Amino acid sequence: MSRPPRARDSVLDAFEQLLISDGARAATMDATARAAGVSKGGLLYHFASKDALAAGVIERLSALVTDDVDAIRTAPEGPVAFFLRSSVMADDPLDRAIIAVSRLAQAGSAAANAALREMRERWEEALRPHVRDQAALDLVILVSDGLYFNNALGGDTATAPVPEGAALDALIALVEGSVRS
Amino acid sequence: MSRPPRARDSVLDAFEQLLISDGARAATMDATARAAGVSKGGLLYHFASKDALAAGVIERLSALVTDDVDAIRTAPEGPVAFFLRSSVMADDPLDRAIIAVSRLAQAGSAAANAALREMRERWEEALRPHVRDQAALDLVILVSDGLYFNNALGGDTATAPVPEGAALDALIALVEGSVRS
DNA sequence: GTCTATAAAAAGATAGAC
DNA sequence: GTCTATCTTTTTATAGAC
Repeated sequence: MSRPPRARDSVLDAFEQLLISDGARAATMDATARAAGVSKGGLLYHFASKDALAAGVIERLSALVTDDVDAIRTAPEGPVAFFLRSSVMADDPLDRAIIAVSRLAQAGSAAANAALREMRERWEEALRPHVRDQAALDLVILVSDGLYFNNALGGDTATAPVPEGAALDALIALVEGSVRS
Repeated sequence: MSRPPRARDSVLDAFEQLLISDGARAATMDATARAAGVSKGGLLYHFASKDALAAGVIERLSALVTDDVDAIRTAPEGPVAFFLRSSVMADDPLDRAIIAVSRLAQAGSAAANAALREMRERWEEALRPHVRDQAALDLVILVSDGLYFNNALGGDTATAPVPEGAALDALIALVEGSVRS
């Protein structure tokens, strides 16, 4: 809990980056060690197995979700607008963690799957007081999921099909008009 | 083009099923051959490499999307309602193909990624005449993506976070009220 | 068209030196 | 705390019999 070594964090960063840009298949322990600038043995000192490496990014996600839920509850522009806007990849630590853990989940990790479900539940709790009914809550969460989904695919491909700028503002206004309690 | 051998199709079915239920990591050529009830050599006669196997499911997806777009355009309940309703996994061939190709995309396949983007574009073309504006189109597509995303995760996990039955009807009504042109 | 046998590479993991 | 060397298992792919 105290102060994780610098090398440990850089290994975790490298693993996360590989998951994001090349997928779970390419995020091998060998590739992670190379990307982090350590040897395989050095990596294995910090993370004794591939599961431990996955647990590392999942744990990091959990902590970031805690901060995010606080930010949602106290957002000046309102929880719904803030939530949707922050669902568009800003390349911040939370977005990166979500996409990385999504890759693990789709590669078959039960722990990653559970973490994503828990994140979803915590979002629902934070948003529920601010929407009209369950259908409105479903709508907001599904639009957010859609935004993440499209960011999670793509990787580094050319045209991003996700609305940005004025288009995103229009989408948020449309959703807010439909869900406000 | 004429009449693909029966064994070829059963190999493709097995590969798709493995992708859906266990992820790209588990969908090895060995496991696929076993699940299809053929030997590794038998599989390799039909699909000379793992890329060829992936190309097979991608090609099948393309054909199914063509049918789906026709169904969307001519749906009696209206294109938007039909589109959203069919976004909830019904375990039909199209849903299965989408989820399988999504797994490949998230595992790093560029071809799978391109196929999903093309599918999206064809959906947008079919829906655009039936919604108010671009924000409305974005909303419909993102809700659909959200529904697929949640089905694509999960696999066989306990609680499905996707609205069903009356909750789905309420969601569709809410979206239709917001997007109708 | 389908099989067995096997090669070649890559992955996860261990042991022990420094 | 980090390295090199090595082992085991898994995965992809080839060769050739039937």
